[in-house]
Amino acid sequence: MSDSEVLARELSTTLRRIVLLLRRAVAGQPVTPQQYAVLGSLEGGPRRMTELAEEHAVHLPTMTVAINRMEDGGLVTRGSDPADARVRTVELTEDGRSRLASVRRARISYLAAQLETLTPDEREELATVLPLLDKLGRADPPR
Amino acid sequence: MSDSEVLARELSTTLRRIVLLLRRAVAGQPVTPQQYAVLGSLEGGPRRMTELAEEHAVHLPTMTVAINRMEDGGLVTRGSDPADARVRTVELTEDGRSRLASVRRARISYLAAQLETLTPDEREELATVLPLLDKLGRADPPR
DNA sequence: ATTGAATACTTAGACAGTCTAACTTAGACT
DNA sequence: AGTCTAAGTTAGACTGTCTAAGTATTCAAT
Repeated sequence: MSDSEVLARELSTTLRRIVLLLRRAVAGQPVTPQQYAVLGSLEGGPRRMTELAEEHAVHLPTMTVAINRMEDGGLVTRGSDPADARVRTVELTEDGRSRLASVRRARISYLAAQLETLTPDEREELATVLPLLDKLGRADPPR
Repeated sequence: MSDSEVLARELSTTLRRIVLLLRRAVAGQPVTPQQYAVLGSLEGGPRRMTELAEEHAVHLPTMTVAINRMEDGGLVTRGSDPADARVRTVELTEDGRSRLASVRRARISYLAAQLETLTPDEREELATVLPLLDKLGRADPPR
């Protein structure tokens, strides 16, 4: 068994725990976890439906209904691409942006409280390794 | 701003990316992500409904219907606590155990492929810091 | 020993998230 | 023009989630 596999096994366990932790962090917030995730994708500017669906690993119709609901709720607006009449773009509204900010604040403060259970040294060590996790998440999906 | 908050901010971003990565890892598998998560909680033996609900940060009725469906699907069975007739326990069936194993294999092999994009040194570094993330996830929820 | 409150769980009803299948419209390519 | 492909949407089915309400059991305090 390769060292990647051994590590993957441990990583899988750890990530499971982290996912449960995050669920707690956003439980009871005024947007669902899925909405929070999509809003985050829109922070940098308008995105196409297809891009959003791929990024979140859902099929296009799923994203369509998700965006429909957020549009109804005033969190996003749809636009068009002047260069290609088939594509729809999605953009944050002011409401969407502030909603995103407030949920993010809650999430960050939850994580910060959680981080207080580590020692300063441990936090330091964690900080140095975050870019690695980032790289891992950013890598092109294999296969 | 405390160092925990600064770190929490970066951690939040990184974890967002990791969550999207994991969504890809289990997309198209024969159990839903939620079912996979619950099956994982049962690996060590029977658990009570209330425990499961708390661990997954959902309300009890949510867990009830989730378990109902998995029971219908033959993945788990319900039992009783001889010491307290109110509590129901939930246990993996053989089918449930093998289903869990197969999804886990898929997830781990996806992560392993992803880890191949790092250098051996980076993997080593990641390995040393995993226990920290584990501790973070295991800490008692603040507040 | 009885009763009243709390605990563990389930059911029901509403709505969000997800999928597949089918449709519409627009661009691309002879 | 005519066909193929790409981008989105709609519809229908099922899962995931919540709140509200109900049942059964245990516990506590007279």
